[in-house]
Amino acid sequence: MSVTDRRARHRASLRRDILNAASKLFAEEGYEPVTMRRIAATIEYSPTTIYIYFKGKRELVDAICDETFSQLAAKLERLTPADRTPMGYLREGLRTYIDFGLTHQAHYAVTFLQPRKTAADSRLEGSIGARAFDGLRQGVAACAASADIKTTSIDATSQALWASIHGLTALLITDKGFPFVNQQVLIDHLLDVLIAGLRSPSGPTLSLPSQAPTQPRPAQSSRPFSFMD
Amino acid sequence: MSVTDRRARHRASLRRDILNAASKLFAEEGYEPVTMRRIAATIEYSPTTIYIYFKGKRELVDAICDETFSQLAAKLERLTPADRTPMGYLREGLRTYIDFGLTHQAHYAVTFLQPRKTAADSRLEGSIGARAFDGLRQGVAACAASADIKTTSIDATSQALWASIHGLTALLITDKGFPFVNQQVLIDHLLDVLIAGLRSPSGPTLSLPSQAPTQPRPAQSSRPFSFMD
Amino acid sequence: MSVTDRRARHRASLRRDILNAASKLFAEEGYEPVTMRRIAATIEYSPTTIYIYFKGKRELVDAICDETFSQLAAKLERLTPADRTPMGYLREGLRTYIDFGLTHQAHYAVTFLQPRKTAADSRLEGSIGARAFDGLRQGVAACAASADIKTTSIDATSQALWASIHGLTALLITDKGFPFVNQQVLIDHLLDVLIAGLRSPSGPTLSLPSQAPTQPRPAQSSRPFSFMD
Amino acid sequence: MSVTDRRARHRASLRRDILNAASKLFAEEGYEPVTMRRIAATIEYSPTTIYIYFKGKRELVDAICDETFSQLAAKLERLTPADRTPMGYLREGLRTYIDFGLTHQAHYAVTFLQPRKTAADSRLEGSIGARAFDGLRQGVAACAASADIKTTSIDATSQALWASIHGLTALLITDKGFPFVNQQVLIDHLLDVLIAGLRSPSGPTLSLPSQAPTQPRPAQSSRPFSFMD
DNA sequence: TATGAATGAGTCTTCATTCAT
DNA sequence: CATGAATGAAGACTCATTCAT
Repeated sequence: MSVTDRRARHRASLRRDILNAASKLFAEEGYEPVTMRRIAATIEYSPTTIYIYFKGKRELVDAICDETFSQLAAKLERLTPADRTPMGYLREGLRTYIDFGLTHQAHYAVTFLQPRKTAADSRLEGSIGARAFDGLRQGVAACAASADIKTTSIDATSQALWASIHGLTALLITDKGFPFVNQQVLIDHLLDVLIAGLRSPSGPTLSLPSQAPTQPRPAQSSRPFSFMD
Repeated sequence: MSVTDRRARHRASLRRDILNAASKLFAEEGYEPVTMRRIAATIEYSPTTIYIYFKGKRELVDAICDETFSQLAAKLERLTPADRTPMGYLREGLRTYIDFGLTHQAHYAVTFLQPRKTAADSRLEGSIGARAFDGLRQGVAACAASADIKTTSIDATSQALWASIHGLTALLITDKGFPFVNQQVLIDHLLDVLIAGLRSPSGPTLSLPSQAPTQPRPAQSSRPFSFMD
Repeated sequence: MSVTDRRARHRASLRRDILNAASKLFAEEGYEPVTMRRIAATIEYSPTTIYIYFKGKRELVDAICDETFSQLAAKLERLTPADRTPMGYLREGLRTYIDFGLTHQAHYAVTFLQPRKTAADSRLEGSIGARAFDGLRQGVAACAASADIKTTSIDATSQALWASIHGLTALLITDKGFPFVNQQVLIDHLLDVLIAGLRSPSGPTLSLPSQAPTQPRPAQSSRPFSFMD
Repeated sequence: MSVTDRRARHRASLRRDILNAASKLFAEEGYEPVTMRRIAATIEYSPTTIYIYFKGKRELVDAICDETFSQLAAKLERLTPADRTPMGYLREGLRTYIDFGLTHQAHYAVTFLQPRKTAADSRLEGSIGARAFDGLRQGVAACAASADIKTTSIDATSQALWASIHGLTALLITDKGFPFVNQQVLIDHLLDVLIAGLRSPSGPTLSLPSQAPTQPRPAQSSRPFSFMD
């Protein structure tokens, strides 16, 4: 059916246009400042039209995030590091994650910096980030399998790694204004430390739960001494 | 001066209430979504009252950040680790930072998770975090001086460490729905990896900028976007 | 295009309603005291609706002024006095001006009784009133040309006339409680005095600036105050 | 009683301070823009204090207007024109009125430019301006008595004069931005025209009420006139 | 499908005012 | 007498959204 066809194509195309326009605006200004009106104006349609394709602003953002995730996933799957060892892959994966976050700051911020109270609050399976995290976990597992890494808990290690690279990404997005050293140097340095730490023969000694306080440790100050001396 | 006294106490207490209510809301929902009205409703006062204590929404956030910083700084100054070596102090400092964030999640979120466009955006020297970061830097320097750490850039190392612990703190606050391993275990594990990485005889090799990848990396955009417009 | 048609008509009609309601309120209470809310309530629409038709409060007033001017100008252009001499036209013009003001009190008040800080404050050439004033000036010029009036300054004379008729119009609108003599009698009387004064063989002697009193007179302050901030 | 005395003096003095501060602010900025807070700040008292001396903002303005009026009245009473004839007094009185208005623009505007629906709305006897108008009427009457002026209605003439000088005052206050000729020249010119008109041997012919329509004259167009023409 | 029209809810903020002290 | 604290009401304006067409 040609007519149906043309319609479908137009539909898809307009949807695309909305997504693109919104994506650009969100990326440039963040979530709150962007209004449906302005998105509509950008594509020269009425605000109402957007509601034909998306339920609301939230859904629009969600769609963009989903797309962004797919891209991240795709990128991670297409990794071809110079050093084609498990460790080479792992390192390149971590790097790619950070780069991706820095390239899509708004999307990264919307997705990972906005507080999500519960798993259900997220539109991603398990939790926000669960999907992206999976690849990392596999990378770590591969390294462990090849004995490049010694760890008693692949999960703990993966999570620690994720936390680190997320922290750097977040800080670089969040804290413009801080006098960071050269960005690429900083990224490499962090990766160096992490990789070295994982490789370390002495290795990170995974403290067993029973050996570590479960509660946040109280400050044990007996006499004043300063970390900040 | 019983009357004056009572008044002052009341004033302080109400200010406290506002600050707490605001912190909580900001942490849960971010800057924009929280309204003065709702803050007022939370403490069961009229919106106008808030303006007696704070000039406006912006000042309210600023006050929260200031407070957070003072407390964090104070805690870090009172460190008395069991292992009173530079490394002992460093590790304890990192840990304290994370604990602090987890104990004061709302304050931490407001202070460290909200994007800050520029240094000028913050009333703190350098940038938000500059103050807290100073202590960390000194700790790293001490370790380097005692040869516990080999690094060609104290700044890069300090920033990488900060990124890591911030990342973990942020994730634990932000991503409540994610199936993290036991929290203390995870913290310890991250610290283990980091410390091991720093200690590593092969050491983290600081890549020089000239050695940095030639791929087009995301530019350090000066004004990308923000949730706090 | 019945639908489009109906819509256009509705649009125009609603715009009209807003304009009328606003005029009335502004005339009765001045600029500041009138709120968009109350204008909206008057026409039984939501405040938001007004913003579909007018950019804001300011633009609403401007539109009223524009309209008032067009109507006044049109009326003045269609003059056909019984006495078709220059003086006949002049007198009829003055009268028409006053009648117009009394017939459209709300519009007149908004347009001519609200302080306008500067020329720039108005979108009309020169200043608010410049346009309407032009016709008067031409009438005076014609009388001077036909020697009906002796004046050394057509501008001064025109402005003096305008001031007089404006004064009467304003007072009759503004000071409803004052025990004026019969309105038409008063108007005629004023016009009689003015016309007689202009005709007077002794004539109004235009004092030269240098002859002006040496007493400290109020300076022509450039930015004194305004009700329309 | 010394104590009572001192108190009274203080009371009077503070009242004075408030009045002065408010007067200055109103004169500089008009009614609406001035807030009780700022008045209070100016005299370095709390806003609450003002309410001890004045019931509210309105009463404060009223008090200032009353005072202003007294001053105008006083000024008019102290007239000593060079030409000590009735006409000399009349002219000087008109002039003084205008000058006064221009010197106290805000007060004049508050008092005479704000629409007052009814006599009761005004805090002055009869109506706003009634008091000031009395002097003018007496001046006209004196001129008529001395045969300097021929008029069949002292009231009509007085009101016409008042309208004229009010018009000029109002316009000069209201229409900053209009390219008026030199202010003093304009004032003198208007007075010249008025005086000449009153003196004119042909005189202003007072139309009798019966000869003039009592109702505001209808628009003379035979076909329905509309706002939308 | 697309939109013009309309709105309810809400934004931050400011004001005049009151009341207990 | 003077005020610190508090508030109700309202200000202009904007937004996401809906509904009938």
